[in-house]
Amino acid sequence: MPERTRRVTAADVARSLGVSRSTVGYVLNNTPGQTISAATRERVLAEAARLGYRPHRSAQALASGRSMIVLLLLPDWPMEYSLRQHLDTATRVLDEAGYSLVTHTRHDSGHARPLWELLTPDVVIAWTPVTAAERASMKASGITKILPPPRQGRSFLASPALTAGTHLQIEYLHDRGHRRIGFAASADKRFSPLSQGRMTAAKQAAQRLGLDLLDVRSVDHHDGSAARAVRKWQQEGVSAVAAFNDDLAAMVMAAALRAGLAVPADLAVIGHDDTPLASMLYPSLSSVSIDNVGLGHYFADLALRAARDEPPPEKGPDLQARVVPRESTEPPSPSSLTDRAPRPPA
Amino acid sequence: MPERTRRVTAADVARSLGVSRSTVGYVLNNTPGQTISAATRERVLAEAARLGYRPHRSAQALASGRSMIVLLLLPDWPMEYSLRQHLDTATRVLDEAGYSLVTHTRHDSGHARPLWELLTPDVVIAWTPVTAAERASMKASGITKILPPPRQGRSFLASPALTAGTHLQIEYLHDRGHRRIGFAASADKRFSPLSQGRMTAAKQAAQRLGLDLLDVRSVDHHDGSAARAVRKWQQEGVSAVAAFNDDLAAMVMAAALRAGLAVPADLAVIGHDDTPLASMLYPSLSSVSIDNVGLGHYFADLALRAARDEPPPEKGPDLQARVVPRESTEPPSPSSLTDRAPRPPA
DNA sequence: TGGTACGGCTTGCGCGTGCAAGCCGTACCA
DNA sequence: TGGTACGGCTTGCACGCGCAAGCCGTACCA
Repeated sequence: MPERTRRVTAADVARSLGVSRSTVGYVLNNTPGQTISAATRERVLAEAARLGYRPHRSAQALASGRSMIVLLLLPDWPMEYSLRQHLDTATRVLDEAGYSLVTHTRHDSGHARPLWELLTPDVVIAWTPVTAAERASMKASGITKILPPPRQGRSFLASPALTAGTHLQIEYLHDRGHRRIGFAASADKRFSPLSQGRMTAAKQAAQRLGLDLLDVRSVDHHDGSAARAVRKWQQEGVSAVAAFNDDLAAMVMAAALRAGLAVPADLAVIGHDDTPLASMLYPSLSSVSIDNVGLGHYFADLALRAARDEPPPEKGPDLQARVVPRESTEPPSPSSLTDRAPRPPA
Repeated sequence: MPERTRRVTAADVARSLGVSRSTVGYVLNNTPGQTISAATRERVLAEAARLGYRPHRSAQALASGRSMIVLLLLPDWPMEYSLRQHLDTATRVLDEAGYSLVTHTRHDSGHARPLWELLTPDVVIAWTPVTAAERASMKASGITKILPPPRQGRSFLASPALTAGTHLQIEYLHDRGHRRIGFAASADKRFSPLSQGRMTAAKQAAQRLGLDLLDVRSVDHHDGSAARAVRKWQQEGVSAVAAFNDDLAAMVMAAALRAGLAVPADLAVIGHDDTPLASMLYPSLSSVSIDNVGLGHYFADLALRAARDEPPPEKGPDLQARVVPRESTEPPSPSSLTDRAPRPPA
């Protein structure tokens, strides 16, 4: 193996300039309380740039005790679209504050070496609840800032911001004249915390509007659950279905079409998250667009406050959600081709 | 701020046992060439476990010069499903070898501090081509193992393994009697390397089978490109369309249905990647399932060889791909309801 | 002119670990 | 009985950096 080119260290910069290594450090870190002449500062910065100096993060982390890493533990679910949207924002915000966001998807098999041991992040944010064992492991690795805190709210999934959209779904369907509304929950266990939360929100919304009891059915794409759910809904006079997310909405819609129902004439369907999928379907899928940018800012803020030992924000994020109406809930307009949609046999 | 509980170090274990710190290190690392008595070994292991000792990775990385981290740079595209499938495998394989796989999605805005500076990974694997500037930045951070190598193949996206499925698409459609076949390429710039590769593969496959020239059209879901493409295909007598991926296939199918065509009777459609979406649609979408486990093993192998300074494997991965036929290409069977699909107005 | 304040730097320690080198006692051999 | 080999450990340095403490010269004031 060829002698790999040693990386440039602060000592190299110092030596090349004839100053001490500390001076270099003070300049590059802009250390408060240290006075460095403008001339020296200039020379150090120029020489560091010229040599291509990059601080060694492991050494920094070791010496300072802070890694400037925020570790985000993601659930093992395919909520990719919405997640990525707000992760982009959160990454950017944290980056501007000098922190790096590293995401990690936990898979059931379980890491031999959990990533938090490896990275020694300053803050861990967990989307899904952290088990006691995991929490202990983090503590042993010196991680004290773990969000959400143990007691106060089991997970972010219970956050009102993530269920606000569900209220909108129900209200929207109600506004459009639907009185018997079904809800398609997820049969996927990985979704259950969030799915449960949204289902509860849907029930509350229905109650508030004086609607008939929501007919909740679990839908999965492995078995015929969507077909069964549609049949049930049809029997019970349900005219519109709100789904946990766009994927489930797509399954419901496909099952309805396959059963010979017209969408939205016989069954209106609305999804959640406004993923790209929604506009790819025929009929195109109405959905609820959530404020991913706001959510990203919220998470970044949460992490930064924790990192700086500041108290967490009093209240959850104040997010805007809105209904994006499309063909799956709108009645056919003259210019639309919805009237050519499949019809049940007489 | 309360005095945060100091983490347990190897020195703590050594002190508690009355042995030297090196002994602890030798035992825990199983250092070859060092002989430690079974009794001492036992005591060290027991005490380390009792105290909950976790090695400080930053210190290890600093001292050893190896971080045991493999950084995977992902493209900024929504190829989530297939990616996640093989990332799970790659993560597991690397983990068993003692390496941790950290994934990072590059976004255009560009990190202020690139993650490779932060993590000092031993190996960087880039799905998308690495720019010269990025390569320089990595070198400056002491990263010498960057995959793929600069010259030899611009990126993995050109790998035959990633285009094999496209050949299957065309062959399958040919087998089903289609002679004029269209190809739906991605208009999304982020996809272009892969999309180009698959398009080329489709052309080759068509040529090999003696088919009429493939009619390639770019499809996007922001404009009416799918509708236009379908109209063109219809005019040119195209009876089947192979798509770059399942998303594009869904858009094509939706546009066809919206135009009053029957799928597959008037236009057959086949996607690529066999994402969950395929089975959510109506008609359900035929697709090509690729060997994500094999791909994961391949990438893990690639990374491990690089980490160990071994030569890269001679040839690319040998992956199995297969067509998953569904309603969008299969003629309606008696038991199916496809005959109720929308028809063009006389 | 002597003392003080302070700007501008240097010296030096510590972070927790890997690893080379050395040290000591015992067993073995000549 | 003296020398050697070696198992089983310890000592000590290095990794690159942050940061506390100290040092030196100049400017300022009494």
